[in-house]
Amino acid sequence: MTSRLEALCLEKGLKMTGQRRVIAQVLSDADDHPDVEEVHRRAAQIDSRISIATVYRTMRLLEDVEVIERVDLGDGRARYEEASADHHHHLIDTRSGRIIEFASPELEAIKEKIARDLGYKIVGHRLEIYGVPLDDAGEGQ
Amino acid sequence: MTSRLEALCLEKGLKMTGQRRVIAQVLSDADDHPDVEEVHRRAAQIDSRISIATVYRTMRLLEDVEVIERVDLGDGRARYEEASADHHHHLIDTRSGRIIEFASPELEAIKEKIARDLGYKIVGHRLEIYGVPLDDAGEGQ
DNA sequence: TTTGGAATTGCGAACGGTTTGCAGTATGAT
DNA sequence: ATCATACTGCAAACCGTTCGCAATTCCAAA
Ligand SMILES: [Mn+2]
Ligand SMILES: [Mn+2]
Ligand SMILES: [Zn+2]
Ligand SMILES: [Zn+2]
Repeated sequence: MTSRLEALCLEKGLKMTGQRRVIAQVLSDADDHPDVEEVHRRAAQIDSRISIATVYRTMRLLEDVEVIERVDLGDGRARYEEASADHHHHLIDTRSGRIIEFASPELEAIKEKIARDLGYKIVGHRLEIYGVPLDDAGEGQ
Repeated sequence: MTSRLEALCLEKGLKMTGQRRVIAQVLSDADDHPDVEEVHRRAAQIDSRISIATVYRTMRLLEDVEVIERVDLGDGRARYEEASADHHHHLIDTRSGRIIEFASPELEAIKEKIARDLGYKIVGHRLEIYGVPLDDAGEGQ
């Protein structure tokens, strides 16, 4: 069975190797934002002969052809998610590490207006919110 | 003459050494967003006996006591600016590298609402816009 | 099918920004 | 002035990521 991402890779004309198939599989199955080491860990469970260097190279390749997107969540490493049609941002729960996705047309509109007013055309942007649950916001330290 | 930042450091009760005084001077004079190496370069012009390790340590210290703020502009290194009363974000001109500061109460309000609706209290956030000048947005490649 | 050349892989070494252990030095409270 | 403590410079270690190289794999053409 060829995974969703493997199909995408074929469309893009990428040479499909065993390790790329495994990585495509892992990324198709993921519903979170794994870093390279986590992708490698999951890939190694399917085929242990896969090296971290290949994962690094493949992630970069997939990013270049826009099959996946790099996400910077502020910890030192690069995280990834499947490139999706729906643009969104992330709220990071600093207590639990949970990542909540959100989209906001109003926010995007304001961002556009800010750039336009400054005489700029947007070519990219980044936004993350870090927060703690309202419920236990007063508790602990 | 004790620099603005040196005074702040004294208020915070920091032990003031020669190298800290120089770094405080450099940061007081800066009106941009220098990285550690740039701070070191400027500091070395005042006193060449200052080591990069000390600059790293001092930047971290000043950040901890909230005399300066770390800015992540997407290039690999940490950049810094004086901690100021007025919160703002950055628009990075990807053609020239120029950094334009802006603030937007509307944007902050929307951000607050998003977090609240998700059941979160904001403890931090990050936003940068990358853009190119409208004028020459169509030119070149 | 077999083949051949180009692309990909695994390994380990190198990278760039940052931190750290240590022995020596400076600071500022007494 | 003294002295404990905090700070410094240096070099080595760190961490995520990239890269050079020789060996392997892919796949298009024969
Ligand atoms: Mn996401
Ligand atoms: Mn700024
Ligand atoms: Zn957006
Ligand atoms: Zn803000």
